[in-house]
Amino acid sequence: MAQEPVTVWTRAERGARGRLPAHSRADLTAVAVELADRGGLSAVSMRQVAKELGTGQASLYRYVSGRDDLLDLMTDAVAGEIDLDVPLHGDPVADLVALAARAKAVHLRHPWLPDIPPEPLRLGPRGVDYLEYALRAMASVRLPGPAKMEIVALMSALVAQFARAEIQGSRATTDRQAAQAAYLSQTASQGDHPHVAAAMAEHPGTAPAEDPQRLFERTMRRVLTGLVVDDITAAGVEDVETPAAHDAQGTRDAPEAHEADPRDPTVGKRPEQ
Amino acid sequence: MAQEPVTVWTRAERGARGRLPAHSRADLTAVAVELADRGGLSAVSMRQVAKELGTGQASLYRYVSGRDDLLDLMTDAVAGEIDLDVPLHGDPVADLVALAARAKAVHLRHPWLPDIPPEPLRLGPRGVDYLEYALRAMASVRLPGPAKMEIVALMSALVAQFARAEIQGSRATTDRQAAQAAYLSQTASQGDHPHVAAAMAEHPGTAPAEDPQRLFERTMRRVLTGLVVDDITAAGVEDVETPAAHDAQGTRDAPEAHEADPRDPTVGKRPEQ
DNA sequence: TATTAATTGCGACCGGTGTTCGCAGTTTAG
DNA sequence: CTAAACTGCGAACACCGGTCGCAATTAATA
Repeated sequence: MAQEPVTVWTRAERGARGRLPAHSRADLTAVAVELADRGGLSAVSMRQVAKELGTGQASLYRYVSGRDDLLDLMTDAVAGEIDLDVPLHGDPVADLVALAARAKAVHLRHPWLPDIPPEPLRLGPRGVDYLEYALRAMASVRLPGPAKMEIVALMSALVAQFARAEIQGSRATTDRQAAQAAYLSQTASQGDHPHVAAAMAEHPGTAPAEDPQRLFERTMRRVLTGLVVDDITAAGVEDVETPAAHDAQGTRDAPEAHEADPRDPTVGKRPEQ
Repeated sequence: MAQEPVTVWTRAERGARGRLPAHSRADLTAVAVELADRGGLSAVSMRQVAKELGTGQASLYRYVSGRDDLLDLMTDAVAGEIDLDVPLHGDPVADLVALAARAKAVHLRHPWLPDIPPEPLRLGPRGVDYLEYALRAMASVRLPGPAKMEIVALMSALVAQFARAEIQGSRATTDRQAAQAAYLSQTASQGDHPHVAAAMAEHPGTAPAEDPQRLFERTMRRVLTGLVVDDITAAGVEDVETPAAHDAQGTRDAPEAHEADPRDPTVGKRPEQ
């Protein structure tokens, strides 16, 4: 009995027979995003949305199969805020970094984004557009499709990570946060964790705080540069030997060789979240 | 008015006066982890834990200030499952990659880990041990402490990402998942997203599936190599091989400083064996 | 030893959540 | 004009996390 579609994206917004709806999915979405922006994701409850919309909560289920659908809609809506009309420069890394920067801006505007339960594959129309753009940026890269997908996923994960750090840095510290930090420093001062103690002591009182934007772009560029290089050209040798344990800086880049076996397992991506 | 500590870690497990407790935090934690392993994080409710423990749900609040505490305990317990007795090899990148691999194993064993609400700084005793180990691995790296912390955080994020992808690949696809994939392929076939279509078409039916472990380690090594190289040396000795299309412009900067964001290094378990 | 204070176990409850059901009212198709 | 399809929604269900107050128990104190 041809059960109806599972995702919002394939389910028709409304039937053609009955009385015309008083609202639309876009309305729900707008209200939900607004609520989330104001009071966090937990403020987005069916009752609240209904109240804000001036309707009964049961009515919402005429537009949406459940709260999950609402989250899908919200996610895709904010994904649509990323400007995809920026022309590509031609350098995959640079283009992706720029894209990531714009994505991060959206994260900063909607801090609840990382709080959305990480369903595998939450991809609406705008999300697909985003994915298309990212893949287009990598058009010149010689990598199997799934590998590119995975790069996009990793990129998104990093964007979320950076956004979180930035938000946390700007927002006032909560009690819990302070308590956690206190516990950490106390533990460090116990003597059993010299490296942690050193790393924390190294932090001068006032934070010189390099421009977050620069830091972000630099890190992003490095990571992406490491990922985007295709395997054929990056052929090298496995590192075998062991350098001295405390050489000045023991980090040498040892590009590892690996058969350029294309295709990889399933790709868990969630480009925009 | 000296209100009692905010985190579980500084709050005493029990008073010294009253009747002796029937259970312990370790009991709660074990039960909670078990429940989560079996039915996901949503299965960990106060009532369920209480029932599983054969006690009233209100009793739990004698051991724990709320559900958040329970999540803290679970996270740290699982972090304690990672083996930190593995001797360091001396090469920061290699050591971190190995650590990440062990962390990923724990993620695979406890798929609910990424579902835990991303509080800033969820770090218990075992988490601190983990952090210490990671910093020790980077002892020879000349980077400011906060930068190293950030590297650890990024590493954890990537581990989570990879673990998620791997889990999704192995686990049976849910209805929602299938529907999502169907929507994606349908959208791609519409013609408006040629790159998405190409990337998907490239994926042959049966997946040769490169060994996930190798893929993980390779990617991890690349990313970490890009991050761990300190700026001083990186300015002079650019990447030996920068083949693909991208200007290998050296990102040189002054010593950087930035607020740290050590996120949870949630990982690792080895119950038996 | 007797007293007192601290602590535990927990039934009952509160306000909140997502979701379902059934029905009255409305619109369109045939 | 009838009938089918659809919308709005009050009421209810089954959960959830968390609090309160009290009896029972234990340990420190006098």
